[in-house]
Amino acid sequence: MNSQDSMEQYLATLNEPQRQAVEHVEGPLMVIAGAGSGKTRVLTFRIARLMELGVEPFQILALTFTNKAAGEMRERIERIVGTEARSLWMGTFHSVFAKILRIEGQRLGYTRDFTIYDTDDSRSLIKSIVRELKLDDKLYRPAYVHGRISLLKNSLISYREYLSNPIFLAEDEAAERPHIGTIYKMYQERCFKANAMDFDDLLFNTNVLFRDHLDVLNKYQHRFQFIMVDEFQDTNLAQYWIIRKLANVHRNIGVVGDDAQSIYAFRGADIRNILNFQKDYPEAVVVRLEQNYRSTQVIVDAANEVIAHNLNQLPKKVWTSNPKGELIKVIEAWSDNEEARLVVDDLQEQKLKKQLPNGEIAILYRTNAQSRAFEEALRRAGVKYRIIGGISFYQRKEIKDILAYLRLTLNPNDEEAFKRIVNFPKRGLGNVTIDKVLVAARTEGLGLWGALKQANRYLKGNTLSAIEEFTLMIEAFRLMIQERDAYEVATEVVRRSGLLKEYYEDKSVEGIVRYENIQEFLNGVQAFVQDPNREDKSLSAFLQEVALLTSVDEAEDDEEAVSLMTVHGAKGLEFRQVYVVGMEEELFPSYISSGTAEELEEERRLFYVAMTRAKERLTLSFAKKRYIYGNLKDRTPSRFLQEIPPAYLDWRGSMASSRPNGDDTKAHLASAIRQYKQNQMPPKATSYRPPADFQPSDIGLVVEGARVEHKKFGFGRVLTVEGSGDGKKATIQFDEVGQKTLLLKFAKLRVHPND
DNA sequence: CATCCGAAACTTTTT
DNA sequence: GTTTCGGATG
Repeated sequence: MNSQDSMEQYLATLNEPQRQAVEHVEGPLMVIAGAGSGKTRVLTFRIARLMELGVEPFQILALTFTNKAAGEMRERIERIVGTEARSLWMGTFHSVFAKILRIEGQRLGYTRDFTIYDTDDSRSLIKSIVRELKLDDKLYRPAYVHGRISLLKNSLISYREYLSNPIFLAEDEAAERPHIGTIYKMYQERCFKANAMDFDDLLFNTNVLFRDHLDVLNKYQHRFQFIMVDEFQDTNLAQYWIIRKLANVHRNIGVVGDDAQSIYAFRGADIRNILNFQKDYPEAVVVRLEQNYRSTQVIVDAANEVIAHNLNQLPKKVWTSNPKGELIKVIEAWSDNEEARLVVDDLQEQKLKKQLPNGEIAILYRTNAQSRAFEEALRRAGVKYRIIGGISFYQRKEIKDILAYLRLTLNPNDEEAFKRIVNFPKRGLGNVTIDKVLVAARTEGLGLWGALKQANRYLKGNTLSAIEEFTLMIEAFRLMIQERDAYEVATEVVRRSGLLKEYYEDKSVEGIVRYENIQEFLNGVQAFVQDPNREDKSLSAFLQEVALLTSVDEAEDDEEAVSLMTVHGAKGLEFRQVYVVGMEEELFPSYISSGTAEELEEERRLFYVAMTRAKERLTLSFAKKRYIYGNLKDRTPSRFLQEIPPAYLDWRGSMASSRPNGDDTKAHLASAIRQYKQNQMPPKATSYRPPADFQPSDIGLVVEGARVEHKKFGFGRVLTVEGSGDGKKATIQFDEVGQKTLLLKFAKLRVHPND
């Protein structure tokens, strides 16, 4: 069977509008694709078909929402057209344009090895700037300031434009935060000096690159004959401008999106891009995919009813010819913990009844913080689960430490990486020294690396030698990156930096987990290096990939595990059974987003996305009481529940509500528990009282095995003594307060030589 | 210079 | 309930 045949066969499986979209070749195309209408198939087949028509894979650019989605699409295309598909330009906006900036960034003054700052790096930098400017850190909270700067960049407003625009300045003045512009400017300058871009810079700088370097723009305009954008409703201005510029020569731009599923306005996504598209490309062919192949009739109809409450939307009628299916079950729980238990009960019942694999079940929530109760309930029930999003592997402290070493090795001007690791493991370099280095880097125009190499100009004594030793170590690492691959470098860095030792020696549960995580990290690097499909095995390539992983990318496929994630994380996924939990006012819709009509509509679209993830069975749950910041609060069911006609719901009065005087029982229980805990509390002070004539003995007398008396901790026995001079310390097992390690320089100990 | 501890603040959603 | 921050203490 040749591929022509198979293409014909594939086309035969499509409905009319799908086929129209797939067969569209030249000119702009917009596909409005309702939930579950097979848009991924359309994208896949269209790309495959273009390749069969003779378009070279490297002339096709496809932008997806996650790298995983890109990978899966690539595989599917490969199955149709063969290994050629590997040369397609596919990935998220951020990863594709980071790749281009690596190649072309010199034009903007960055080196090939620029660092990508993550959110933590950005916030930490903003925090330093706010502190340096001596501004109120309550008013200029890093998260807030970063959010502002991020939105500005995604709207393509530079700090220069910002500072020269009286409207912005007046706005800040009114908000009593007149220094946003100054911070923005300093932030940008500091990132640049550190040879670093944040997530938003990847888009912003691509725009600058294409605006100021027409030869570069020209090169890519001609290279990309066909451009496709998935999840178009969630693109922001910076992203739209990039593709619009790139498409300007061939005008073969195809976008696929659904205004009803736009859920990223908070990070600058703008539904108006859909409207602008029709203005910018009046000749665009518009195709509507309205038949839903994913969900039962009940689910499709109920979701339609909900989304109909939004005034602001494009006309569209999603329908399905699937069977009616089960009603949407509503679980009403007494408390957040009971909610988790009832959901897990239902889940197990269904699993049994339908022989469902765990992988076909998802629990979706509005905020990551809600996952805890469900994790616990699942663990207790012995159901395997996986969490997508939340604190990712690469955000763990120990992993960020290694990454910081690797980042600094590659880019020795990376200030945030430097701050993180210069004194970890401990090298006797405190904030005072670090500030001296950073000030030298800035005021003397040396840059961070220059300041480190000339530390003798402003440091002396122990601190100087510690910094010199550190600098030498980084230099040694730098020598390795030329010829060794990422795995070899990483192994060496972990060993020689002292990180491995640090965690190896930590025998606490946490320390052991961290040690294992480091091993797992190294395994990950090895897998990266050994991947036969990967050409670039350098440290640089590895760090870039890690920096731009999405939360979905990270999750391992596991058919055996129930998936837990936020509704945002579930975008684009589907499951046979879906539980949407926490259906309460102030939670879903979020209290932060119920202020304006626009925000509320976005929450509703979010709920629409959640509902339409389900293929066969949808369950909604809420709790009547929930712990908020540690105290129990009354909850009201979400207004969204009322927006579903009762005919679609299986909402029986719950057992919980008929429980008599539940309030009181609970309150009594809580107070009983409090009482119990108080009684369990060990007495804070020891029974030991120091004698009036307490006189500390000479340090030299403190030796292993000695019996000692401490002014506060009482009597104890010395287990070990280590270090010398001021750093001499002893580990002592005290009779009453347990084991402690004390610096002898400070600890006042009386030694009892006779005991 | 580092560690420990209590108080305060805090949470949408993500590349 | 959890994380972050600052101050006291060795």
